[in-house]
Amino acid sequence: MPELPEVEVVRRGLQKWVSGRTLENVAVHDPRSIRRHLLGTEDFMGNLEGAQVLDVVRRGKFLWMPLRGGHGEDQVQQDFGLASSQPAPAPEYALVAHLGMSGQLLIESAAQPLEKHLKVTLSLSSKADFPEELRFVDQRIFGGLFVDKLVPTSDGATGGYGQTAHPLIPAAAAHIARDPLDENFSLEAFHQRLLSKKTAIKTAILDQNLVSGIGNIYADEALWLAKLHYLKPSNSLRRPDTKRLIDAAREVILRALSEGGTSFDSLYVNVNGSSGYFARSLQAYGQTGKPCSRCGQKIVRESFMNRGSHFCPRCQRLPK
DNA sequence: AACGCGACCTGCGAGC
DNA sequence: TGCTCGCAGGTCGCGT
Repeated sequence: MPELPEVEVVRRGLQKWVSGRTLENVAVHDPRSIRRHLLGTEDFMGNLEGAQVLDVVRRGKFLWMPLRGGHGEDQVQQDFGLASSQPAPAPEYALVAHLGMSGQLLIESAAQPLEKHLKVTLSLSSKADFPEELRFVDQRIFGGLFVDKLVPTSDGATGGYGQTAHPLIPAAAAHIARDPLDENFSLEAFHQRLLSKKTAIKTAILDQNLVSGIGNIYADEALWLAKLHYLKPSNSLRRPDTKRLIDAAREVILRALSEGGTSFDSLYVNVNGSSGYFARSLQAYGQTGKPCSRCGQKIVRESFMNRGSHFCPRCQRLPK
């Protein structure tokens, strides 16, 4: 999937195009894309139709749109046992999106031809010069959309990256840690968590419960930049190692963000459909056999956790 | 309790 | 040409 930079690029695009607009019609073309909405297609549509999108928020790789109005609010009031005569509560539910490996959220005119892997179409209230459809396209169907309750975050408001701070988070994303660039990310707490684990450092930085937003690409890139072997035990890192690693993750994420998100091929496009190009700056991921730009040694690929790990065998030594 | 692995999907390129 | 295999950026739930 899109990792943090790609998702953030999508978030910014969506925010511009959908904030304040109302979801008027929902069409689910493939129910597998809303399988995380346990109450089914009818309930999904009923929750969304007539609801207004208030904002677009991200935590790690999860995106959500807090909603107001629509049938979902009735549902939430019932769930909380509120009398219907009480004033409408603050938004307590949201449309949640996860892009999985291949998901895209596209803003398009209804006249545009249907994408091959179009899964959900959301029609938006009309607005001059704004396309009227939000389409969820997903080849591999690891991603999806669902409506979820918003709950208080365990560690304060979520925000950052110019986002408006939100005190609530979808229940399904409540376990996701802050990302390395979140102003409330705690390096010390992360370090202590590493020490309490007995696993490879790469497994740890891919664990969204410890630090969010990092996927296989940026894990390899951050480890390369920090000169750490992916198999180094997480509980063997000393504070300077942890700091170097998180600083490296920040650097690769920021660089990718400034370049509009990484994209290898047409699967990864931003909300307007244009590709990023950070792939050109990769130093380790996918660079098998090419010389390390620091030392000239050939980058090696090894299989780890059923996926590839790319590293420089000279710069990233594994002490025994 | 924590960890590691398979499952969930489609499509593409390499090799035979 | 067409088959199989391995591979692709993620997450979750199950088994140990």
